[in-house]
Amino acid sequence: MDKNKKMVEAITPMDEDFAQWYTDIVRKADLAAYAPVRGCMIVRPYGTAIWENIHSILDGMFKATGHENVMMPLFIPESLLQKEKDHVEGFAPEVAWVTQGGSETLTERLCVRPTSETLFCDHFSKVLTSYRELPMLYNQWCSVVRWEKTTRPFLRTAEFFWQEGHTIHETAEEAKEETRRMLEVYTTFCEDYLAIPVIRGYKTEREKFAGAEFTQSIEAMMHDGKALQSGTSHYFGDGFSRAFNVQFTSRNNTLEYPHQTSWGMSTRIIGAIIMTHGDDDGLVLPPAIAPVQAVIIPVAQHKEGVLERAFGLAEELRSVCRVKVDDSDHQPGWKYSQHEMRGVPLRIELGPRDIEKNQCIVVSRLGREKHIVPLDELARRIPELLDDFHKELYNKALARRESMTYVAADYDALLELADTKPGFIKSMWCGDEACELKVKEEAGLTSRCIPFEQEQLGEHCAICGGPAKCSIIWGKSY
RNA sequence: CGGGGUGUAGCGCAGCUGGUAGCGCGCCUGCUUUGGGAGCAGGAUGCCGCAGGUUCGAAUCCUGUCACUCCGACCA
Repeated sequence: MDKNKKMVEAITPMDEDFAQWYTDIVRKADLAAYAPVRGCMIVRPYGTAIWENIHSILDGMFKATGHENVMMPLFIPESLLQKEKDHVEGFAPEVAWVTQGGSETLTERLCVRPTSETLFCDHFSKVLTSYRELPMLYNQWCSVVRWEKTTRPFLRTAEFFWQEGHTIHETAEEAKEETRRMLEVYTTFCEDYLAIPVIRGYKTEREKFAGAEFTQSIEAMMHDGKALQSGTSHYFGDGFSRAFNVQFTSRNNTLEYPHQTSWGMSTRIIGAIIMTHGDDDGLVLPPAIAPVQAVIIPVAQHKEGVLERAFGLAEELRSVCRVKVDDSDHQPGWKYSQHEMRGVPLRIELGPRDIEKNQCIVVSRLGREKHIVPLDELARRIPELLDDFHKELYNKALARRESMTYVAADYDALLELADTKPGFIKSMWCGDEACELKVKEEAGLTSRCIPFEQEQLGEHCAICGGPAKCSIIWGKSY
């Protein structure tokens, strides 16, 4: 914009190179740094503060739905991992192994958990005896390791942080309800806290979790039209229970296998926040998880009384928002840019002229217009402004998703859209995996989900022309 | 795992027809500044990704290796 901006390295514009734009933000907003270990990331204080907010909101929602936190070990003995066939096959290619302890070679190698189903099952088999103990509703916050070949901060790393919920239930019905309940928790979290609209649905057989009977997911659309699976909830039936011999005595005094679920959301969601709300000036954070919701920028802070008034104001606002005074030794303009880069929703400018008039200037990260607000109204206005901010973010993201979602009536249309329009493509589908594979190979798209909210888009499968079974959403994914 | 690109100061880069390292920003000190990325003066910072080789001498040439990155295949 102005010539001074050239003097500082700018963020690569989104339209020019989306991947570069993304990594620029991760680095320039101080979210993460590269670790000395291949594919691993260091989550820096600002990124960690965002994750802590996510953690605390989600954890509250889990507890409100009756779940308890536990802490399982980092290692899984190979024999335990082997017990469920589909599960091993799904994860074997990307597990890290420990073969040595101290100077001694282990008699059985240990896998660094890629997910903890097997550990939970083994534990359930030891503690479960009666239907009276059901359901067991557990969750853990931890990191897991998947030896990925290519990685990107937050989106895909060899080690990532997440929560994994694992529950067992007396009946299949109850377990299925739990699967759906937790998907709803994720949906509420994404939409009401992160301002990210999501589509709920079932994964196809091809795309479901290794070992699951079915997988439900929420899918969000990023700025570039690609999909990001933002949370998953799996129903296992009694497959794992049988493999791990988890049993309980039922109401009828018979020995039964419980029905099981698992569900997870990871630090990848931070990538979703960046790619859903960010712009060419940097990060834009939804207020609910922003470490700083309003930053006070003192103007002419060297002058008598300015800083004192700024800190006093921060104290007054502490009960209505997360607020911080930036009294660093920079000029105001530098601070404006800096906090825009870091996605702080509201900026409050306070200078000698404002103090004289008992007012301040409030600027939103979204609009940038300067609004004069009397100081005694500020505590009332800020929650309203943050609320509006959230709504505006959500509406923008939803409008973008809708404008980038297309319907393909037949295969030619699907190929044409896949080739020319980034985004989601809706079509009818016969349910045959052959058609799904064909779309993948020829159009370069994978099925994102079979949405819960089914649409009647025609009578025939858009790929083979056979009788349609359901509507499905195709797209490129992260 | 295939195809491309890049590793030189905290960041972005130059130097690569071999002679022992430079620029901009940032950082430190001082003064002046402060309502959209301040100015002047002074200062610090490098195993030139790593390991071999060629050479009197390697950031530069050769070989290998590691990491990062982009595009595909796989996954949260």
